[in-house]
Amino acid sequence: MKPRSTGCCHGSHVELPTLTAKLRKESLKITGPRQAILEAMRHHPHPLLIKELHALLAEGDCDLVTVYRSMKTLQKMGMVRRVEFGKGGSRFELVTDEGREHHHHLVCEACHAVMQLDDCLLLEVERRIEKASGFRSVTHRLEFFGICPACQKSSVPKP
Amino acid sequence: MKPRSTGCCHGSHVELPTLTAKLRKESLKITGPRQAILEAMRHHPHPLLIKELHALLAEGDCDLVTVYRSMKTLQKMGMVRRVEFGKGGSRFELVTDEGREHHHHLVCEACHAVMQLDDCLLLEVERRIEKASGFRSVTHRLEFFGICPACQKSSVPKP
DNA sequence: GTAGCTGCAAAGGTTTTGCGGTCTC
DNA sequence: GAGACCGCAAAACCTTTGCAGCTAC
Repeated sequence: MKPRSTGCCHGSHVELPTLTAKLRKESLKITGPRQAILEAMRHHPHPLLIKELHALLAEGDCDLVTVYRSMKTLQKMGMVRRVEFGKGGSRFELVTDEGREHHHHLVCEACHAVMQLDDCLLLEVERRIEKASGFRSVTHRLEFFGICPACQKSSVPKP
Repeated sequence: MKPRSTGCCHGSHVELPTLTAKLRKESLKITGPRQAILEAMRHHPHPLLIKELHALLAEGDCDLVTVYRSMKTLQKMGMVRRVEFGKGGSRFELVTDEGREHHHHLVCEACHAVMQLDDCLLLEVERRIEKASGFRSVTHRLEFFGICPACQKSSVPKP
C-alpha cells in the first residue's frame, strides 16, 4: 500500500491519439470538445470535479453541459472512472493503462491534495461477502481521508 | 465479516429518553421536531435519505429544512453518522450504542436493500497508510454494492 | 446525407441561507 | 425573558433534459 502522489502537470503518459483511437473503435465521433476534454484529463491525472475540468478548458472550447454528457459517455465505455469524495459533486479520472487496475485515493481534508494508493486488499473481502450474504457482483467504493504532512505544519483550517 | 440485515421496523433498542438526554447534556433544546426525528430514526435503523426521513414524519411535524438543520447539529455532536451511497444525496443513521463502532454497508443496487457489516479490517490499514504517506488522522469511507439474493431471482432492472 | 454531437435555455433535485415569529429553558 | 429553534421563502448548487443547428464520418 505505497502512496503515490498524483499532483498535476506530470509528464503525460497517455498519448492523445491513443485515446481518440478508443473513441473511433466505439464508433464515437472525435470532436473538438472531446479532444479538449481528453487532453485536459491526461495532463491532470487525478479525480477532477466537472467544474474543475471545465475550467481547465480554453474559453469557448466546450460547454459545461457537454462536459457532463461526455463524462457519461466516457464512463459508459470505461475510459473514465467516477470517484466520490463526498464534497462538491462527482469527480472523474482517466482510466490509464498503468492505472487501469482498481485503486483508491488518500485525500487531504485540509488542502485536498490527492495521492493514489496502488493496491487494494478488498477483492478477497468481496468474495467473502458474496459467500456470507448471498449477494452477487459485489463491488466496493473506498476512499481514505486525512491531513497531509504539509498541512500538519501549516495547520490550515479545514475548509 | 458477517452480514446483518437492517430492515426497518425491528424492535427499537434505543429508547427515546436516552436520546433526548444526550441533547440535554449538550444544552440543546428538546423540541417537537427533534423528538419526531429521533423517534423515526430509532425505528428505522439504517441509512435514510433526508427526504425519506422527512416522509416518515407525520404531516406538519417537521419542516424539510429543519430535518437538514437537525442532521447537521446531530452529526456535529456525534449522534448521527453521515453515509454516502452515491445516489440521491447524503444518508444518515443513528449512532446507537450497539452500532457505535465503525461499520460498513452492503447495498443492493437493484432494490436498495441494506445490510450492515459488523466488523472492519481497515483500521490496521489506516495505520499503515499513515506510516507510508506521512498523513495524520487517517479515516476512510467504504461501502459495498452488489445484487441481493432476492433480486438475482426476480431480475429486477437497475433503477 | 445522416446520425450523432453541441450549445443554449430551462427545469429538476438537493442543500443552504435569511428572516421574522415561536418555543424551550 | 433570552437565546435557541422553527417554518416559510428564496437562493445556491449540481445535474439533467429539450430542442434546433452544426459537424464528423
